[in-house]
Amino acid sequence: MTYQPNQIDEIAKKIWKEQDVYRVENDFSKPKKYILDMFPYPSGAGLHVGHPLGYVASDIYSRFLRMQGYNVLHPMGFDSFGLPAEQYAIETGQHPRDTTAENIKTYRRQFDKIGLSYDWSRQVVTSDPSYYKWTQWIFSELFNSIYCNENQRAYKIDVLIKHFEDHGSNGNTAFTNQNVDEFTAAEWKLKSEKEKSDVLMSYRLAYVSYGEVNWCEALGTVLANDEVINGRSERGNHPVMKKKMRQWSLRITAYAERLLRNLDELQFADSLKDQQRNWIGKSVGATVEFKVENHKAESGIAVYTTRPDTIFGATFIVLAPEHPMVSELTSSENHEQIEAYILACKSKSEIDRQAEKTVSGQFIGSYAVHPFTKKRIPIYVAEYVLMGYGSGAIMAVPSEDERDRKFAEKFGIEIVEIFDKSGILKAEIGDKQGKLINSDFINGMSWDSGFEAVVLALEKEGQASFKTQYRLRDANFSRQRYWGEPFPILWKDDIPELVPITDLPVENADVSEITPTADGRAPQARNEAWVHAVPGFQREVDTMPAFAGSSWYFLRYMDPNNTENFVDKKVATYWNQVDVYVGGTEHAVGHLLYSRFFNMVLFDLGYISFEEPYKRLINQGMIQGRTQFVYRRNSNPNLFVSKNLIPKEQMTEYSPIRVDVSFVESDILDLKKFKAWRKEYALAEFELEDGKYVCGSEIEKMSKSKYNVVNPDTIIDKYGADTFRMYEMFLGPIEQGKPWNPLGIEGVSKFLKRFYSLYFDEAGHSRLSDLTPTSDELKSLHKVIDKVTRDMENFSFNTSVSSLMIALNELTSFKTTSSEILIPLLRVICPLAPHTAEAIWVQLGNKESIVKVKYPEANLEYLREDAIEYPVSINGKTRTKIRISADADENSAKEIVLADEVVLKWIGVQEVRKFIFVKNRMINIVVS
RNA sequence: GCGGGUGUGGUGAAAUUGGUAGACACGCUAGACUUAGGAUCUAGUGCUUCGCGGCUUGGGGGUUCGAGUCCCUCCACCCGCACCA
Repeated sequence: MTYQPNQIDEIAKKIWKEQDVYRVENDFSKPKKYILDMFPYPSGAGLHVGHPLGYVASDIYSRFLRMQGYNVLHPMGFDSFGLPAEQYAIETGQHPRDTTAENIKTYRRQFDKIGLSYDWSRQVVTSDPSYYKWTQWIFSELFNSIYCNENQRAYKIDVLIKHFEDHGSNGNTAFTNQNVDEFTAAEWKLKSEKEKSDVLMSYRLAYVSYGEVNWCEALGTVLANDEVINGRSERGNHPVMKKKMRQWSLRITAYAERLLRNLDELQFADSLKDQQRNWIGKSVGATVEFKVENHKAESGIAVYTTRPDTIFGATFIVLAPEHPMVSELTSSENHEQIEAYILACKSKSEIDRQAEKTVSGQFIGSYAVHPFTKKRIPIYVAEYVLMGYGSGAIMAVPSEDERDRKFAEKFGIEIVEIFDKSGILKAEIGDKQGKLINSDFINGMSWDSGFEAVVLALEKEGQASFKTQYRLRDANFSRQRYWGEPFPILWKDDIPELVPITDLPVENADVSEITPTADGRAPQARNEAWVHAVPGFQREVDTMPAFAGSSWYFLRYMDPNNTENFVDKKVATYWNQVDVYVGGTEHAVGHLLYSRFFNMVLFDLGYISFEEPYKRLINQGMIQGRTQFVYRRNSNPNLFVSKNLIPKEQMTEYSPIRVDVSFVESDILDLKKFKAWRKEYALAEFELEDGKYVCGSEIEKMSKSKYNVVNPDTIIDKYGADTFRMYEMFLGPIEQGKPWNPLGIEGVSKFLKRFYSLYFDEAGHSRLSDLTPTSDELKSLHKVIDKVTRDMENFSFNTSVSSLMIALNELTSFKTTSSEILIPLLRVICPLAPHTAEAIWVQLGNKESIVKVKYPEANLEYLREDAIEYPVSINGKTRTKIRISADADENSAKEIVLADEVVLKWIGVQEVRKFIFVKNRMINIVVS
């Protein structure tokens, strides 16, 4: 019997199902490993060959750990709330619940087909009420918590309320990024419910506010900062504008420092850590106050600067157009121009504003007073200063900041050089080099001493303070959508209250139509009965964003059926951190930051015992598609010309058209399939080269619309699951992106066939014998055990596949039949090719699945050589090889080598100046 | 502009971390078995030279007995961030 992939797959899958081999118990007595994949959004398109790259890798690793005796938690679920399901529902009239369920089925079938070893009894689905009950519960916890700056952790809000009752706002250490007026304990008691609610709202980790949000008209919703890319929506690429709305937000900024600091401990790729660092954007500087000339207000303009040392170069002040002091500082003569300028800024979309590269601004008509020189310096309004960062105002130093310089040049403002950069090679603007000049009492200082001296001097006057600033913003948590978690919030008199935990989950309202109401409220508002279900209250009609459910799902897998708690603390302590998390880099600043935040809050509140969710992260690269093109002649739309018949300069006379990759093999188009594809091509004519139509190609992202999607199902149907798995791994290092290339797959397929025939002859009889293995056979076996075992920790499965191929080549040439070699070999290949290993295992008469059989250990004794073939170099060039006993020392080796004929020939009359002997490696002779 | 990464045969890639560059595989060439080959097996395959040999890890320079690997410099490409004061 020869290797029949489909039969093999079937045999293996049957055993796994019968013996329920992938079920994992919370067995605290066993050492654990938690291997996690980023769960997918179950889209209607199903999986393409790019998706399983990471899944296969984590599966191999999980299987390996299982065979090493670990209790391995390796679960999978579905991130099933989200926009695409909703939009599809609107288009087709189906409920997203139904299409989602349908898609999940497809995914499950595809996962099983690949042979991924998930414990499906632990599946989580974020849109399932039994799951989102706990998402709502976590929201409630966030709502009921505050962050203490002093102790750097979250507390229940009761602590803060008690503090207000006893001391008022005096001595309050709770984090806020909003303005809260001071009050005494007595004043607190006199506050109305609404007033109290408003004060507390400034501290809650989940809070509601009226603020500018990223509004996407086309999607009809607000987006989080990481969902907006260059002023456009990540999903759908629609324009995004600023809009003032009532919004729920998460106060992730409270955790900025911890999110940043902990990165050092995590095993994430440097690039990914940098992306997070960049997103958090810590900068150390100072707030400096500039008094305004002839202005009645006591406080001046607060500016944020990271370079207080440059203050003597500050020759103007710039306010953001939205800055609250703009109108009061505008002189009556300038009123009109300023109004016009601000209006112009406002009417621009984010995209236009970012695209704008020319300097613009307006003089406001009043002056600030330099805190040291007391000179009057003009105040401007300009777009390049953003209200959302720092204080929305800057002191402009044209000599040390490029944007300030451009502005100064355009408006003819004085530029004062404040650094003596003579003698410094390649001195650049703002590079902190040189000694300070023209700077009064800090003259001669370096930038950092100047920094401190300036802030300390102004601090005494109450005009400056050190300030650390983060770029990270609070996360918008409201979506004016339907297909997301409803908020567990009831409104009464403009005060939000939590739905009691006993009433959770709040399930999605049934609505006649999944579109916003006529007055622009979210779809759930259509169901009046749902909104008013609790007498005297109105339900919040917005839903949570997709990242709500995905920010804590890794915890639910540990204890998926717990109805009392989101996860039992003991169970969570046992499974603990995810040992290895595998997924794409696209979640670098979204999911990975939010889930770290959720985990930290739950840790602070004592529900779990670890602060960071993921110990190690592996980012698999993206497999791209190879799009194929045909070339249609513009002057004759029925004529398609083979690629190489078109000279480059005539290419403009043709339109390249994407064709489905399934019509093309090795760039040759199947004309029949193409003609049958669409009516308009039925009568197509072709100009062929050598009787063939050659297509063009381009590497692009795999996507339905580009007709370059390769479905794993077709590969598996043809070659079997193990060929697919091993080929994905064999393609190259896991982190690296690469185009899908079907050509190499035959090599892996052949390998598995030959591997199988090591065990069975053509008639299907076992070849195994009880012969004593030779030392060569033992060396082959233990070499591959050693190599694969070492590769596992590095996720370097491409070289594991190679080493298995080498082992097979060697054992085939030895005509090995010894079961002492072949049985361990079967266990070595098992994680990579589980179906093949299982099927052979069963056919050899075993009853218990191979899945939990112990992984072999390499015995390095077998790898030891008696003699080493030393490469001998003369002046660094390898000239010959000489076999020398492995335990030979330098002197005995020297004797042998210098007597060698070839060596002598190369040395000739020259003198041996040096003899370098690296034991077990090589020999180099230096002559001259 | 800033940050991170990559660059090795016709192709995907290896290289024990400073020690025989190109393992393994695809492709290609030749041969065998076959009615046939897009099946299987065998041999060859970095470039160059008839050969001895010479050259070769994006370019240039350096350290070293020895560099794909370390240092300097330049180039190209990919990813992320971007008026963040």
